[in-house]
Amino acid sequence: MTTVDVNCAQEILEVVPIVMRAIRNGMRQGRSADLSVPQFRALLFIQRNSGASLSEVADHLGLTLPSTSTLVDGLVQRSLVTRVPVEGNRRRIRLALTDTGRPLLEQARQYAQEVLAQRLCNLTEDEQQTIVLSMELLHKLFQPANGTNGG
Amino acid sequence: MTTVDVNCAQEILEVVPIVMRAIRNGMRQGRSADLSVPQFRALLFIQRNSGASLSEVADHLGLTLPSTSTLVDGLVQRSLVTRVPVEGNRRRIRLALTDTGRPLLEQARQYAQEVLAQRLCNLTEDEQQTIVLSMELLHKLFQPANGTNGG
DNA sequence: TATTGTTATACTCTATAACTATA
DNA sequence: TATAGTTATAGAGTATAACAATA
Repeated sequence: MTTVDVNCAQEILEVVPIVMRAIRNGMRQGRSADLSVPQFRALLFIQRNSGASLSEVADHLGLTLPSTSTLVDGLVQRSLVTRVPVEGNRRRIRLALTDTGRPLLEQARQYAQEVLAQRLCNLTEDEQQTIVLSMELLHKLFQPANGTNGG
Repeated sequence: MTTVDVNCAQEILEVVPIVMRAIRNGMRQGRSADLSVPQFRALLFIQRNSGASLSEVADHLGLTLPSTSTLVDGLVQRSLVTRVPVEGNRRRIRLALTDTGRPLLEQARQYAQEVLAQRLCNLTEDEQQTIVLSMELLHKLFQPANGTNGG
């Protein structure tokens, strides 16, 4: 653990919450979509992994099963997601986006991207590349099921 | 708004919540300190700006006044912060860390930094420098009172 | 009246513990 | 008994609306 680590850690601790808040605020104001960040991430995962189980979603989000169950329940009640038991193994469920959920997610994602891109366009391409590279590094380091994570 | 912006925005949208969760989990397990991220950030701001008003804290956190009031109230009840009306302008309050709050904050910060640094030590110095630079860029772009923020 | 802060209310996030149902 | 998921309960985060107090 060098002084570089510590400096880098300090920066992350300072900046990541600020960016996170901007994302959250943008998402809440995403006209008509109005998703929380965990809801958004859950929908995104279900879109990419149609038929996913609750446990898989929980793993991806880094949340406990009960938390995820409640979260998904909200999405089901808003008719954005279907939750059906698997034939042959009725303990498992299969999650999928509805025809309401799909376009709503797409809209939320576009809006969130715009909000971020509006800030990012003040940077040069090189600077943006630096950020992209950083995000890739951080992704590898922090993605769930990579190191200590499961609550 | 170029394709670079959008790509960069996508990366941020994907990765920042993951890093945020790692920070949150680390902080919750920060033995004895047990602070939420907003609590931590509030304490940090009050430490650096002793005597700050509630509005100043709210601005810094990017929260509404009621949210901040509730947040600070929790810190006061835990005896981490003092909240005294200003002589001569009794609408304003002055916030400061207590002798309990100061060391607790220091401990929480050290712990959080260690948790992050443990991951970061898997990177080269160059990679860490890339992250530091990115964080500085993002800080400028997203810090409150810099663009659309006030919830 | 405008400003600073608090209280009331309501929802989401998130956890642990206890439970149900299925394998 | 072990596994997948739900329900019960609880505290924090957060907002808007309504309020209180002071300038």
